[in-house]
Amino acid sequence: MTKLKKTYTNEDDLPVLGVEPYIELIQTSSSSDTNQEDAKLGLMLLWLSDHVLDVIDNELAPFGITESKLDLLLLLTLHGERRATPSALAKRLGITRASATSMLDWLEKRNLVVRNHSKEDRRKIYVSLTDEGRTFIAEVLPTYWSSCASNLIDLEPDERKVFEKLVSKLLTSIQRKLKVER
Amino acid sequence: MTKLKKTYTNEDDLPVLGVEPYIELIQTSSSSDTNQEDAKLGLMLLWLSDHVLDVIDNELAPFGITESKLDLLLLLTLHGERRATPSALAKRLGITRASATSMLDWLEKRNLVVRNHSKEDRRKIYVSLTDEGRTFIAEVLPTYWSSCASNLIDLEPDERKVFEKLVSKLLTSIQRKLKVER
DNA sequence: GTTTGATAGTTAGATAATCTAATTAAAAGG
DNA sequence: CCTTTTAATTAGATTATCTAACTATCAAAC
Repeated sequence: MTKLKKTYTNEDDLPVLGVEPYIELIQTSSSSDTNQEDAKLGLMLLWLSDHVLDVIDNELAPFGITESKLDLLLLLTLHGERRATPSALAKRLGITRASATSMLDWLEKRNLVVRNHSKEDRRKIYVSLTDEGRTFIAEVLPTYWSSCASNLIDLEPDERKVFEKLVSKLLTSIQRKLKVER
Repeated sequence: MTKLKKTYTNEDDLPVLGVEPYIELIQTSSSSDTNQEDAKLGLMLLWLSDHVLDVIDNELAPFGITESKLDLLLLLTLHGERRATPSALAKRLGITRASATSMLDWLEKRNLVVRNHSKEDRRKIYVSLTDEGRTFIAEVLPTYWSSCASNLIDLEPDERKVFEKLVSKLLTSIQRKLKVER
């Protein structure tokens, strides 16, 4: 009797649950000083956040670069004139200097950036984009921006306006909490 | 003359730029069929998403578990009765079976889950939570929910209402795009 | 009933992004 | 000069992924 079903669905598959069972779980397992509505909304925001990063990852993959490395390249682009040291980049990216070193190794191996010793202070290194790096960024950015924009296509004009206000507010408050700045 | 300054700020530090220079960059580097307002909003959403995941990571760290492993445990919790195979878990989590194997190895080593061979089909394995696993989840969840909720504390009641509608809409559309379900 | 193909799980081996702790070199400050 | 601090790197680890290959089992076809 279950044979027909088997052609459509794998009986071992876990069914899609949606958000409802999570709401029930919140009711039984959240602390009394947690607002349950907020927990639910926060969970949905967490899911959305996961997906937003997945979308970017997927779209950048064909270029052979990841979001974190592109972030570093963007930082160098925007600070054009100013000379950037690995330490300063690490600080601004919120990672350790050791992590910055390995990202820079990767980027330098592909000729996207170069390291130059400072002449005033020989402990320091200044990182800059190569012409190849600039060309690469110019190739990637249109996809990057369209990928960012693509997540919002279903919103109506007035919804976008409201959403921007809310995202901006949340961004400020979460950055304050995490003590990071962009 | 620059000595005083040095005690306050490191002259090598890259200044905080905020969103403005990114907007200028969008203007010069986005494709003509990209809505520039959307690109900007999408970028802010990307930043917010990064931070949302950081907040959760930070709060889960003291428990020695990561969000992806907790996701797996939550799936087992919510599907309580139903027997979950590694394949089914992998499919629902959007990872490969190989990745599921290593997560399960980790969880089993810490006695949070057990693997049992199916008797009907000896290729299959059923994964279930141990009592220890259930206890662990009960300990983690209050923090997990409060951490989710904490991202929204600065919103006003009416803002939350609007935000929920928007997040829900975006979640639906991004899940359709990524062909994932929760 | 034996072969052949699909399925379930694992293993092997790789990459990426991160960390901490130790190391090296140089500068700065007494 | 000696000591401390700073900058960058290295060494070594963990986590989360992946693909490809392998093993065992089941199922279906002939």
